[in-house]
Amino acid sequence: MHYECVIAALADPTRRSILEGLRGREASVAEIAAPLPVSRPAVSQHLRVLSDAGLLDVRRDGTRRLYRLSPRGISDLRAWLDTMWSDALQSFAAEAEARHTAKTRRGNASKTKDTPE
Amino acid sequence: MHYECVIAALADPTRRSILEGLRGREASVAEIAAPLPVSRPAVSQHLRVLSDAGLLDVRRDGTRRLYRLSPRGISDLRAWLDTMWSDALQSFAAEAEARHTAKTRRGNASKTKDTPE
DNA sequence: CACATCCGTAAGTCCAGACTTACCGTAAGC
DNA sequence: GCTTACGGTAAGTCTGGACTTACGGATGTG
Repeated sequence: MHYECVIAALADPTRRSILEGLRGREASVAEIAAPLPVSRPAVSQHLRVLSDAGLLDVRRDGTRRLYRLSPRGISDLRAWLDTMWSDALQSFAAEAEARHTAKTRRGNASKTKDTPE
Repeated sequence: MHYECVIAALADPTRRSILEGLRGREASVAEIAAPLPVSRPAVSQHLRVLSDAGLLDVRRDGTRRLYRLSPRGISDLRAWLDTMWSDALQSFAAEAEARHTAKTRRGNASKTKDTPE
């Protein structure tokens, strides 16, 4: 649930391959493992990590387990990214605007108090 | 530059602490390393990884190096997240809307062919 | 010039975690 | 019932990478 778990889950290439293989469709463990270069137990362990991170949902169908992408985990990560980089993106935009303003030769239009520092 | 590098860079807790310490201000290596529980060379190595991922910009000031957050690396990651989870989020929204429609007791308003499967 | 400060790099250690094989529980088919 | 597919778990191996200390290059100061 915490964004740290989401990032850790997304950090592994095999787990990202699993996610790519689940775009738009659900699949059983055997179907997920088939195209991957690792054993099925390894896939089971990855599916555990991804589920714990809120990136996958499971559904039972007889003896099979059908996995699908879940939107739960992503919102946490996206929220962290937004708060973390809002300053950098704002200052970046401010600089771009400043460059543009400087190019148009306008004087200073009062202080915008963007960065009170 | 690739989003894989960005995720790998964000996966380490010490590197996330470095990023948190750089919110809204730039700092030298010694200033960044001071509150952290690891040695300064370790911080230098982390700064390398973060810079390679496009998450930091460097500026030289005499013998010091001033690091600051950079918006470059984040856009790649965000683009991947958006494409990866657009389906899941859309189907999630579609389900929510379907539930809402069902609750309003409206009959079927023709087939919306959302999921042609 | 000598000396101190700042910081990147080299080399080596050590551990989390991504793998493997082996095993067991469960559900369906005969 | 027995047997077979499916898949989660246990236990052990091994490698990437996060650390350390030691060193050297670059810049500023007396």
